[in-house]
Amino acid sequence: MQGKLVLIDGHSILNRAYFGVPDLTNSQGLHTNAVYGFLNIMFKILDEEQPDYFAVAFDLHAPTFRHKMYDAYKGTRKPMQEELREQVPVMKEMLTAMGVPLMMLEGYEADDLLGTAAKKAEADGLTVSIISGDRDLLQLATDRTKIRIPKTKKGKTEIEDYNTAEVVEKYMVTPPQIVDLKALMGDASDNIPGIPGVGEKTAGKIISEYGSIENAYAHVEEIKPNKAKESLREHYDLAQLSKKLAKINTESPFTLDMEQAKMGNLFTQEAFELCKKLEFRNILPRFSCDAPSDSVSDSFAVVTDLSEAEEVFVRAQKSGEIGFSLLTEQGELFGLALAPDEEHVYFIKKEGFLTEGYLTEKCLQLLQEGRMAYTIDLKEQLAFLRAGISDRAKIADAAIGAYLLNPLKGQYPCEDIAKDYASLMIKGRAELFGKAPLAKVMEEQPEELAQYACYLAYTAKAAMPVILQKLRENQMLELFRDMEMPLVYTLYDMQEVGIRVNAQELKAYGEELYVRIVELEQEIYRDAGEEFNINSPKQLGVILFEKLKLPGAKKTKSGFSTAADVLEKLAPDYAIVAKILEYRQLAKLKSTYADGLAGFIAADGRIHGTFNQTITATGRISSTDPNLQNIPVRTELGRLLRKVFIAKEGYVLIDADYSQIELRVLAAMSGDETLIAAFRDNADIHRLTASQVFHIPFDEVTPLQRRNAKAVNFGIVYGISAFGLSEDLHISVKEAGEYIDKYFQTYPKVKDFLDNAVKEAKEKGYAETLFHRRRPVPELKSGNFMQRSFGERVAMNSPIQGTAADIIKIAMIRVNERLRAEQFQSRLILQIHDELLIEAEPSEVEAVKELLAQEMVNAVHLSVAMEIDMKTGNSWYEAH
DNA sequence: TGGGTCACG
DNA sequence: ACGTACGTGACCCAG
Repeated sequence: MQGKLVLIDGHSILNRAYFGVPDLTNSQGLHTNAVYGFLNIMFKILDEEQPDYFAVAFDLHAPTFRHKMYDAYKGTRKPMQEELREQVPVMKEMLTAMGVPLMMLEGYEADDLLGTAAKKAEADGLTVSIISGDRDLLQLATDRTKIRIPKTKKGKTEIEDYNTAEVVEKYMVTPPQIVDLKALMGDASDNIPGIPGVGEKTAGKIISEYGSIENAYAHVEEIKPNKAKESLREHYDLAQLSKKLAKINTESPFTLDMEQAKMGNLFTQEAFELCKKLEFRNILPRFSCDAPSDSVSDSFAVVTDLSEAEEVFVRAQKSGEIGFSLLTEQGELFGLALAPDEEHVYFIKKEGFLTEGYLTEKCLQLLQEGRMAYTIDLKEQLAFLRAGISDRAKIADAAIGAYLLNPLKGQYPCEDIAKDYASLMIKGRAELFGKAPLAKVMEEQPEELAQYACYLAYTAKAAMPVILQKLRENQMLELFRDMEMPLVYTLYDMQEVGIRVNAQELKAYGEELYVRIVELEQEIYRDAGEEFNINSPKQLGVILFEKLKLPGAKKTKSGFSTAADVLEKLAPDYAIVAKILEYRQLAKLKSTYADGLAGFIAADGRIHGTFNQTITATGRISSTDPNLQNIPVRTELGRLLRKVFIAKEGYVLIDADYSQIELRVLAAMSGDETLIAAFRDNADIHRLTASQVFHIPFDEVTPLQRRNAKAVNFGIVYGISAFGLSEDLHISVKEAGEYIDKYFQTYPKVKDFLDNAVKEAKEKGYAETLFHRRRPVPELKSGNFMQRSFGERVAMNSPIQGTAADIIKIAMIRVNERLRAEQFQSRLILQIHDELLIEAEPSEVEAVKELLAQEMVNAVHLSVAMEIDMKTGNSWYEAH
């Protein structure tokens, strides 16, 4: 027989992949990183070796599969991590689906099977490669059996190859002598005890000189150093036992069926399905047998003349459900992609008679005629459509739907939606065009761009029915239709209106900061005795804790912690630390806010940020470019910045915020009578909590007690832990635990509610809001205590934070719609989680306040009423 | 690009 | 024994 056999040590490579690849989970919460890493290593090897035969060995039982570094340090055995364990059967399923034989035999370890198969194959005339992370296998190396050990260096996988020569070169012993070597030095991860006091160096010296343990023992008097001599004498039996353990049995009764091991097509339909289920997007393109993209794109056509375009629109008009996408960037329209049905997809290029006006008018016509219309990223297209859309209910955004089905992904590009909901593998924009702006792509790759646009429309058309069905199954259709889709328009409107900023004042603010920053810089350098980069936590840590030897050093991964809570403890005693804290505060205000915001002021003197609807895990909105949801307020200096956020000429700002929305939601969702009554009576909730938890008359609560109670209330909402509370309040964990116990005694139904939230999330796999918004919590399945605890806190927090987010979404949609429908000049301009900011025409102020109160308070009717606070002013500073 | 830090709710 | 509060985004540094 001729040819090449490749064997993989399954558990070893899976283990290596597990620790080498960052944690991945699919949308069902199944951990997939080890399988993913294994496949990548496997493909790399197979590409390189092009073997004729291929098989993977597994131990039949792997109860103590473990992380070697950890064990070496701890000196204990630990059960295999749950996240890894659950991937073993998946890996086997994948290999089986690929037609790869699994080498397993009761009573033998994978090592033995590998050794046996390699020896036999070599005797039959094959060359052999064994892939493993385990250096024990080096004993199997020969001139025709190569041991290949993958190593991760700087994120890249490099493979070390060992035939006889390489083993001799690196270890100064022959492969069979590796057994003796291991027996002497021991191996914690394989439970080989070895000889105490003999390490790698000494063992190497002994074996290269005497050839074997037996011979070394025969010449034991000559062995140096003395320590090793004594130890070998004393532990000779241990050495023999170790040798037995280290020796791989190449005579096991295992035989590898070479017919089964013959390399075939790995990329079977079953393997494809499994990869899809595991969401291995990067691996899927290897399945060339399944290339629906080619057949789909056959139905794509580019349209550049008027009569053809008219025909397309006629065809679209006959369809009851179309996919569409206006290809646009930075206010410029490039064309319209239309998918009247899945067999006909067109990209109508903006060109000649096909003007922007024509395309948008035709598109609107289709949207107005009552058919369902599906797209991806509607908000991006609204610049051309907003004014003309009359029946919003017929338009659905697939990206928003995909977000609701799995809000953990963070991004919902067309290619992901195509893969997840239309079983279609396509290339994404980044892959096709990188970061090039569309205008440039249009010049250089017009055909590819047209095809990409067609995919947008096609994917929307093909995926949306699937998405809607899943939403229906999850009882999320109302959430989608009545909350998230209308919100698209609200957010677009807010972005469009923007907020006015006084550029001169902002500049002046920045300059004042600069003066003080320079002063502080000089003083800090003087105190430190040298100049350094204060902005570098690394350099700062060295100055403070090494040069100046300040106490209280805490370590982070990469050096000393210089976080504010550490520095604050030192500030009273060390002037330099106080100055650094002030410097930090000012530097932050200057770089992020004074300078940062200035760059976003548009020609109209306003900032038009972006509100993102598909980012957060809980259902909140996020704000970017710039982030207008984290404008300073907590310190006076920072708060002053809000003076530059002003209403347009002659207008005022109205700020309305929900009072204690999350605690009210908690009260309502838990049904706790005490808490509900407290809100009904409009009590000071933190003071009340303090009086009940600490058993003090309401009027005698001290400010400190109130502050502590407030922290407990926050903690409850965050998913309480005694440790977290103790950190926050600077008290002992024990004390914090007592506070929590007392809190739960006071509000027993809150405890029931939180316990139940965790229980339900564990059963269902997700946490849920009052409006059926879901957040998957895969961490609850983790075998890792820390991760699981995190999952529990998430399960407690998400329904509360998420329900509050739902409520304000309802309110802001209604406020925006009423302002516009009732012909107000006033406009909604910002949302900051529990707060709405309105730019109001002065004569409308009273009516708008009334409107705000109505819509915010009546957004939901729970057993606890929602209350709001409102204020009016010329700037955000005054209004809040 | 990831970590540290810090701004907000 | 483990080592944390929940949710975000921007800036800076270092490799």
